[in-house]
Amino acid sequence: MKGDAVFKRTYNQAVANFALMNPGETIASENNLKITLDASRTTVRKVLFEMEAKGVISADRANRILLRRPKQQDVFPRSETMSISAQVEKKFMEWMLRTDLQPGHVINELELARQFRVSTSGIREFLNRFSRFKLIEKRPNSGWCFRGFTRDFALELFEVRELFETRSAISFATRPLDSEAWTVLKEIETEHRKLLRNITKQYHDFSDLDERFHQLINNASNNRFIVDFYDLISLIFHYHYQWNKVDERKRNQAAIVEHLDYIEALFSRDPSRIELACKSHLKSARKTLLASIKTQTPNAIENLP
Amino acid sequence: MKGDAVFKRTYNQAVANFALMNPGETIASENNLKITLDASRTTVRKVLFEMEAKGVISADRANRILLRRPKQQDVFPRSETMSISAQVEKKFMEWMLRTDLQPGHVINELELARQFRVSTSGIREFLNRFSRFKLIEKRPNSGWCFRGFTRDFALELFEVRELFETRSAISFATRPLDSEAWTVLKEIETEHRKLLRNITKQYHDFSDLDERFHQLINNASNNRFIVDFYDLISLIFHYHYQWNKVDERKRNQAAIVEHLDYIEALFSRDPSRIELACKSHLKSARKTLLASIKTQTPNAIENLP
DNA sequence: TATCGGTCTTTTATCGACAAGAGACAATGA
DNA sequence: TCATTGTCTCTTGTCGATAAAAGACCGATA
Repeated sequence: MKGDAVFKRTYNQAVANFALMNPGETIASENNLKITLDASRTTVRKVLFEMEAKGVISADRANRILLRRPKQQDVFPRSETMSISAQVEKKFMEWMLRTDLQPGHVINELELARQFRVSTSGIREFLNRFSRFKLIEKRPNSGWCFRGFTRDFALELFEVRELFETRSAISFATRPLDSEAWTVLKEIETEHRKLLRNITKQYHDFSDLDERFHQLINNASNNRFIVDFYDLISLIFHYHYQWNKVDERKRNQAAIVEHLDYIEALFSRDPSRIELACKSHLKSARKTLLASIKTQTPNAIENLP
Repeated sequence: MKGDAVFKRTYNQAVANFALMNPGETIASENNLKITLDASRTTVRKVLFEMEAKGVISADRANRILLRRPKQQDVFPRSETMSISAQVEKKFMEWMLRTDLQPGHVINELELARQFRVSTSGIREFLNRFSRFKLIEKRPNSGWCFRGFTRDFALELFEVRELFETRSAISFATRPLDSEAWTVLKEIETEHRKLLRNITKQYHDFSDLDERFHQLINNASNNRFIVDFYDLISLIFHYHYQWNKVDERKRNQAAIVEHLDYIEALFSRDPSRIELACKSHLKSARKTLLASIKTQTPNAIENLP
């Protein structure tokens, strides 16, 4: 009744690792595998027993040997390596976008549970966790209400984002010159330049780079609330980029140029210049996001029973 | 298996309402009671049937009449009117303070469930919700880790608080002069002056007033993230005030004086003056909070396995 | 025709069960 | 003595069941 996603994930990882070894080589000890596979020894053993049964490794447990390279084909499918809660998260986000959920929509736990083929508890737990993003709201003893990815939401999000990121960016610049962060920033700058050169072909790669760049800056705040807030931004952008592909190349190109200016400002370590670059970039990011939000009936929530 | 806290709470409310009526008076219709008692009709009916059985109201349902005033003694005890999740919240907070939980402590769901006499699901759900305050952290497939109410926590909390509240305060001042907020602020100012005159006796009442004042300001931001963050501050102060009573009178008196200055600044509608008053008050609030945090081993969390 | 109470269906809150997984301790061997 | 595997216990993740609560529908009636 618990799901064996951990086992399957670990098994797949072990297959990948053993596939790089040669038959005859000795397998690392359980305690060492525990570290490389990042699981408990209980799980590691389960994996090893399974491999033993399949004749991949020898049965002499005191001195395990790789008998043959495991076949890549008998790994578990990716979907089975996700815990139920991770699956629910994925399914919910997809469902939300696919059904184009309107603000005010009441979310029914039971219905979702049936649709996603999980128990209601799984849904409840997810919704509880998800509510921290303020996109849904609980009505006690009744269901959850979708507040909507509205214009207001985007504005409130960016208001906080701007407050947090200007603060983080300025604090980034106060780091000692030998801090590792500067090296990482330099790397990110290089990647930006490279991407800009190949923009016509690789513009899809930007969203990943974008996230790494902003996360680097926000982490500089050393503030758990600021860092945590970036989770929400990541989420929004992740799914937003999936559903709005209009002008993507152009938008990304413009953003890269802004980032380069922003990075230069950071290297200058001049607070007022940093603030300027940061604000100007966020302003245009906000504009982009707002443009992609459909016009929705205002106050949809207030009109509900 | 659901607990009947809603019924009991509604019943108590009905008893309180009926106690103000005279025998012979007509009882409002179910649909009207539903509104005054703030529950579903199903629950209202259950309450009415119970009252009917106890002979408090007549059995003629088409035209219910109060037969006698319900006795105040047979209401349900307060504890039974709390939902399980509310009980867990209360018990958890008390437990946390009572046991003086150290940073790095691993929280065991099962143990808490046994201690609080609820199922593990109840605990899980609470911890999940509570984790938004960043005082606990989940280790997947293992327990929860208490991060501790440390000096760092307080500093990070106040960093965000200051960002948010200065923003809110300045936006408060831009409200139109006929906005209701100004009236409420005036009332709060009056209460401050009153409290200051009776400070020796009523200094306990400050924490309530404090919360209302800051909440008023934060609500002016019209930003769900900012408003939401104040929940955390309320929580911290609520429990902090319960455990640190040293110099309470003196601290509160000083805070009132600062508040009055802050309020005056708001009425002046001068942004720079507001910012100054706000920052200066928050600075001393932070100082107070920090002073009350015991010196704890730094980086206690990092030292864990 | 709008409101009332009666009845029935659907949904939520909470529990207990149990397999998977984590971790502690014991036994063994180099 | 230390690391290794074997064994056992305790905890977590997930499910399904069930009572309480919400709410829809209906006929009556004023």
